[in-house]
Amino acid sequence: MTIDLAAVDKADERPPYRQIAAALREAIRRGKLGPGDKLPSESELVDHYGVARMTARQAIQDLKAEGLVVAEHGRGVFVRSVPVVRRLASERFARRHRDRGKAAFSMEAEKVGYTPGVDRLSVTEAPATSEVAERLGLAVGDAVVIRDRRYLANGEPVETAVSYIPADLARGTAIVESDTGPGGIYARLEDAGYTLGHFVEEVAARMPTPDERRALQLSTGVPVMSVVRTAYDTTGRAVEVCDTVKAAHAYVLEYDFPAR
Amino acid sequence: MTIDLAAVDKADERPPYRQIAAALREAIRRGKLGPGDKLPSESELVDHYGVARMTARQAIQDLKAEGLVVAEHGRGVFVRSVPVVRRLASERFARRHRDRGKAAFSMEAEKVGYTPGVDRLSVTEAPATSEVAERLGLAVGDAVVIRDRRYLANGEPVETAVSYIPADLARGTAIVESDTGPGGIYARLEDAGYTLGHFVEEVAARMPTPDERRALQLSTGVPVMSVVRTAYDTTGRAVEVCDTVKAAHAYVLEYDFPAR
DNA sequence: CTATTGCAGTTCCCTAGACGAGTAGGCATG
DNA sequence: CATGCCTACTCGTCTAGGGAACTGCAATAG
Repeated sequence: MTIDLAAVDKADERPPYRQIAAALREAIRRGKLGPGDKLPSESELVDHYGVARMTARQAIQDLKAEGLVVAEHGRGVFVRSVPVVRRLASERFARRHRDRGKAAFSMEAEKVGYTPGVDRLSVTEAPATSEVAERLGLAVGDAVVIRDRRYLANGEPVETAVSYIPADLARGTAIVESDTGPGGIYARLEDAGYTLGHFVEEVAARMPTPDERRALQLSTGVPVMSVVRTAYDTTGRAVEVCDTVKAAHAYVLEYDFPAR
Repeated sequence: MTIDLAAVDKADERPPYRQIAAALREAIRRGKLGPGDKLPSESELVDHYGVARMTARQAIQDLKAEGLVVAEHGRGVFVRSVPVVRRLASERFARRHRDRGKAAFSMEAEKVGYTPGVDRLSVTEAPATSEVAERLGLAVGDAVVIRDRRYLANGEPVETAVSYIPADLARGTAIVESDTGPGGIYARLEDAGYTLGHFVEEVAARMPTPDERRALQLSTGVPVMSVVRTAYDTTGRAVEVCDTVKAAHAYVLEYDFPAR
């Protein structure tokens, strides 16, 4: 064990497992354990601190719950590396202007070592649920086109996105195709005569459901950001609702808005 | 035990603790266990499923990590009730216009049963750290005024906020006082001749540090939203950085921004 | 040289207890 | 009747292990 860890302090009122967790946390914070580094194994901790296995495990459990480390079965526990995808709200739609968007995007990509991608795309049509209907200004049960997809960064899933578009807007356009063409569905909506006016995003954070944890391959203790975006055309009609769930460790959202 | 829970299924490939967790999760989802209700105690689970106590505990641990339940020492484990505070970005600064702001605010408050408040206010002056200096366009070590405060909702802490203002802007104004007067520091900055131009907010989510968990009285498994807002005047000079940490379960942030 | 097998190391999952400490409620004593 | 004690029940923490599952690597068989 290269990092030096103090012994459990009897005088310390904190329980041993917290002291051990704090020592490891401190080692990470000070950079003695960098991203990707391997923590001491359970038995090393047992030997070093003279505690039971479950006690060492509980310390590691705490760090996992904080999202600071990731356990890999049969390999060890590793400090999480934090690749952050930083996205400015306005930039996220810059791709409508194809060339400019591509340039801005790849520049951003280079900066953070981000290689984008989509897998698991599905396009279906179904009746609107009450949540979607309310946001789109439809009646419950009205037909909507649903585009469900998963985004990857560096080969790892980081976001799921489900778009809902009123079926009468989407039918007969590339919106119902797998490949929506240059500029994506927003460009197709504008082609169809719906000039986009503004977006509303609702941002929340919470722990993932088991389903979400599976879909995003999240380990214990990683929260998700839920971003529900509603797009309105210039007449104020809601033309799309996009419900995204992002792995929190992979995103910093940026919003720029005027005073007053 | 009023809710019916199936026995552990040997054929199920999932480990018992996950099966138990799933059964409880399902009972909550179906409404058999509502907010505030008490879960079966550890020993009840032990008797019912025929597992060891640590196994039952781990199932509950999972639910705690998801933020679905809260354990109270000596009383039991309870389904969490989730009060949500919804804040529109533009509304959050409406208080600059005192009357209009108050009205909008209390209307909002009535809707969600939200009673605001601040405790633990401190105002100090210190050299800028590199993070703050970069955002404010200062040199590291330049003096900044630091306003550190904690916000309450319904008597419970839900947010900590630390504002950093370049000391040369703040000195001699009410910004260095406990009570900044009507309209808060933004109004004082405008009084001093810095007309606000726009804000940039960086939103991220993560699990809290132990310090943050203490400050916000968060139980296990509740993530936080970190919102760092930088305020710029009309000349593009950064006049304030506000670093907030919000209890995730208490907030949905809303942003409205134009297309293009 | 390749492919398989075996093994050591590691984590995961679980058992079967123990003591401590906080809570709630019944009960005896004053 | 009021107070305080006592007990039952709760979760928190800890001990001391064992077996299963997975990984990486080396040795072995083809």
